[in-house]
Amino acid sequence: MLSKKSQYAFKALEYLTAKYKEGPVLISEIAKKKKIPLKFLENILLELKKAEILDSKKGKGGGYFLKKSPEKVKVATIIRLVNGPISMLPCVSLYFYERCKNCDEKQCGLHDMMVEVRDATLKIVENRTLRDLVV
Amino acid sequence: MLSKKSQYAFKALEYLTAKYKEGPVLISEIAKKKKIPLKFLENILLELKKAEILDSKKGKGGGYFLKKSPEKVKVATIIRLVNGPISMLPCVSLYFYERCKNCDEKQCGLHDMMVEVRDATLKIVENRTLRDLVV
DNA sequence: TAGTAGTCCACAATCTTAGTAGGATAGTGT
DNA sequence: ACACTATCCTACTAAGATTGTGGACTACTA
Repeated sequence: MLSKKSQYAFKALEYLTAKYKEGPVLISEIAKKKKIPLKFLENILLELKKAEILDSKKGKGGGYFLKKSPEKVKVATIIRLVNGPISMLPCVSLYFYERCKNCDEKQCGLHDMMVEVRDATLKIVENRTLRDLVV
Repeated sequence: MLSKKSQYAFKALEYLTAKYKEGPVLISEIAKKKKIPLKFLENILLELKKAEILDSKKGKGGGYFLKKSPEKVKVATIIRLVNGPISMLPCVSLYFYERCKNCDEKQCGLHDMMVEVRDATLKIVENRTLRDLVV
């Protein structure tokens, strides 16, 4: 399951996508409209900024905005960034790979199945962008 | 990601599948062969027993064994039992559904995508059984 | 230079995960 | 009946993740 943090991140990004090219949006505005705890949202947006998804402007007239156009930000990227691995097993993850202890990948029945699950999931989340979230 | 507990559960079930119809298997044997902490494994097997996946026999010559044949135990069932929801969002889960707070499911962009992810995943894990884990 | 708004660091409460301890209970063989 | 064996059960703990909060600092704008 996606963490609350991830769900908040998507709600915020959704909001910023809808307001894309309308200039910086206040954290407080996003927090209020999307009902996200203000300080928690601060942390999340800062993280997204450090990952080059968002950019910000300080002072009056400031706020957060998308750094790239919404079509260019994949859902998979956000999940990996905020939530972590998409795969169900470490030994199957493309971005967070870890060798299975006491389990030979070549003869592990779970392994192959989880590769399939991973690919089925990626086929969806790698091909959707923030733009697809706003209908 | 599947928890360690879930991974242990699958390893144990894999072992019991391989030994299906060979009579009860000691917890200690499974723990040793699959390198799972003994007492932790006890809890896991007990849980699987309560869920009617396993059955057990006490005393000398006792141990654990599959209650049903391996072909009849779906991977999805085990994941839900030991790990929890398969879906990425509560509002998309079939077995652990919870309404989304502050988010209308009909107009939530994430919702529809996560329904797709769920279905793609279920298509795999609902159609594989313990038998498929042992190659 | 006053006010606004993001930045950054540290902390805290709560929950989950991963395991451990030890005795109770029930079945087996002699 | 008795000793032995193996599961059953409750409770506990330590560590880590999650979900926040508080407060000072920095940068920008008018």
